[in-house]
Amino acid sequence: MYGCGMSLTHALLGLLAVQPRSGYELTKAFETDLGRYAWQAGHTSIYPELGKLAERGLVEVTAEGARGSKTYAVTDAGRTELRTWLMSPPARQGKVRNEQVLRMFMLSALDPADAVVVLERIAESTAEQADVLRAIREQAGPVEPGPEGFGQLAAEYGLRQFEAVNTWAQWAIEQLRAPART
Amino acid sequence: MYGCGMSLTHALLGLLAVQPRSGYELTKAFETDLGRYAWQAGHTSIYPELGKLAERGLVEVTAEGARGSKTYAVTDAGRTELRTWLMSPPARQGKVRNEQVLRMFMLSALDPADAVVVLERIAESTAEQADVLRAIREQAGPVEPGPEGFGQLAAEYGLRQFEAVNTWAQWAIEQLRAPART
DNA sequence: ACTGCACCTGTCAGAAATGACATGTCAAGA
DNA sequence: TCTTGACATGTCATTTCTGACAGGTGCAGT
Repeated sequence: MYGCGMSLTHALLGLLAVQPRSGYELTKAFETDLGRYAWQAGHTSIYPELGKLAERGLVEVTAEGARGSKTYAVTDAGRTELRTWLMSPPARQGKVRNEQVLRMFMLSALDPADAVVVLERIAESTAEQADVLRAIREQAGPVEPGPEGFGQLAAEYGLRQFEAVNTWAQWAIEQLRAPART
Repeated sequence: MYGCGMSLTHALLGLLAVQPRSGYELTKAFETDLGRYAWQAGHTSIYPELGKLAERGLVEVTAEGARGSKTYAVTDAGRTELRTWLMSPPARQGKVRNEQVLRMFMLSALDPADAVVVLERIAESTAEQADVLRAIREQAGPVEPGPEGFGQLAAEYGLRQFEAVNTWAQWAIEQLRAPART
């Protein structure tokens, strides 16, 4: 029986399903949007996992390039496994771990004045990050079919996320500043 | 030198700062909102961590109740540590791991028809969850000062999160259904 | 009296993740 | 030529997390 921490497995399968890549390129992918919003992993997890995936026949090395690089591609079995995972019932709640969100939940341990300071910082930071994503969206234009279009879906997801947190933080600041009830 | 996985430490400190609790009650807290959106942990992590926290003098046992239960409270040192963490610079990006979001990012590995099915399921599920939180908000009334008010902040955060994902999913479905460009 | 169940605390082996370390290549610029 | 730095892959010890196991308590219903 295989372990249950299947998420890295499927993240790798998903990235390779879009396009064959080397371990190094996969590592880079985890350092951008994917690692930022969805799932983080370092090369020390990725290389061994690629090995296991290859053993299980879910991926294979399709090319060996310069500097010892190996390009992996997903096999039919891998594609099936990935589709099964994605299409399968929402199941029990997935694993969630987000330090930023944890900080927001822990705000209740501060007195309101301190909490407002933290919320202001959150509002400022999310506004900036939303601006960055909006700029990217303008450059990219309308959503295209194909892999790039899907990348835009993820970017839009991030943007809406930042906007939501931003307006929430502003709302929360107002609540904390409101005079106590009569 | 202490380890670096300090998030559970601070989650515990934060919960105890609001109100002294037993390990069992802390475990329950991780099974609701906190564990759902911010940080999950089981009792097998919590009990040993409470022991370490007590050793470091950040929490202490203030009462022992029925059935061997021990009520922990945060000490002054613990409160200082928590405040330092919350007020400290955003630092490098925190740890992020969210299986649901990973699924959304991996949508690009499906063909558009399958992706739409998954997105529809996401839209439906987030709409339901948002409804639940909206109902809770109606019952609770306006935000009160004090710990309960902070709980409402967290609930509002969850609600806005679900709403954002819901509208994003609907938008994404439209994008995928739109006829290819001329 | 008994039975079930929520309450309450823990340990431990195995799996997974992290950080430090180790190694080597290729290209561009000084 | 030499040096810097991105490219590229890997190991390993330590730490952390999870799931399975384990044991005891108080109460309510039958």
